[in-house]
Amino acid sequence: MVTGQSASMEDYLEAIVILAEEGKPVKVTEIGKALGVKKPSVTSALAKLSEAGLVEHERYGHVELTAEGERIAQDVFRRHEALRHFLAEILSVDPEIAAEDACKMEHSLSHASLERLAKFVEFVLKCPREEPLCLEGFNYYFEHGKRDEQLLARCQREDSEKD
Amino acid sequence: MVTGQSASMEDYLEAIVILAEEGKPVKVTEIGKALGVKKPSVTSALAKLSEAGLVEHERYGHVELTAEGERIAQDVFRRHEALRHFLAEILSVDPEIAAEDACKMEHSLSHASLERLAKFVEFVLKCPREEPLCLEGFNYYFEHGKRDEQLLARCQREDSEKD
DNA sequence: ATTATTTGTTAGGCACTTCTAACAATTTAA
DNA sequence: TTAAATTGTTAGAAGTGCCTAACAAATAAT
Repeated sequence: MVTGQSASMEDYLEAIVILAEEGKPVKVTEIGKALGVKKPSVTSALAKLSEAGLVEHERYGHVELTAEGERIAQDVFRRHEALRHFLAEILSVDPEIAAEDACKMEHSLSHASLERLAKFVEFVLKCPREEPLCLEGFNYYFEHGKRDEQLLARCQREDSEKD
Repeated sequence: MVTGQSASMEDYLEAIVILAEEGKPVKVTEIGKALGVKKPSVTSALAKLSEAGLVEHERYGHVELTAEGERIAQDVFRRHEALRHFLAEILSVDPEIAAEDACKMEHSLSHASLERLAKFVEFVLKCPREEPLCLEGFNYYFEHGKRDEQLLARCQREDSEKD
């Protein structure tokens, strides 16, 4: 994994940071619920993360990320969001499926790819048109299996105007 | 995993289909080399895949995909290629890194996302310009952190021309 | 054809992550 | 404040997938 942690441990860190940000109590039961695992799994994961210096956790006590744990958690979350946005907003994948896919793929995205992807999403969505040109064309292409002739014509007209 | 097989088993199936397509002998040692695992790992994986009806493999003998195994292997390979092309050709991620990332993410891409992604790559790369407009703009954006003003002006001019 | 090399298998072990069952601590309510 | 409910932990087992070491089969070379 990119962060030096296993996919599983990255998931725990991410769940913790999300709960914290949502203002929900960061407790064993909540973490388990968030990840769909039972309590003993959480306890043992916390022991491991604690061992690795990524969370503070004393028996029956509070769960808190260390600075390093926070760093990794945010990193994972950033991957997750970049992928989710790309899938949901650019590819128009169903939001739930996009979130699920992102959740699994987030562990394997290298730093280099993440940077590029994040910028790409930003770029496409910040397009000054109401519906970005690229996406407009893509959606037509996906629906009809071919390009929008009118849009193509516009492109070509523009190209021929070039200097 | 999307195919009902674990990520690891998907990797074995993919390696087998790639070796076969490259005309290389599909042998335990080769599979191991392709995946960076030792021979006993391959033997036990083959036993499992054989059990699942995805490969034909008799002791000391040939390795061959069944129809179902082939189907899954091709499916995995398609995910791999879609991701790799997207990363390498659209995001301009270094080809080696793109291949590595694709190799890990390929196991988590849902059917819906794959279809969309494949079409997207096709769409962007089939753009009629030498360098597709979107990518041209994106590369500028990545380099300079802002949009290419000239290109933007062209877009806006075009928009105001609209009907 | 017999030996040497390569290739494949078996056996056994380890790390990881999850689970269930049983128990302990804490918190809430009567 | 004591009983009940909730929350967390420990112990122990199971599945997966990898490894090394030792051995067996197949192939190549003398």
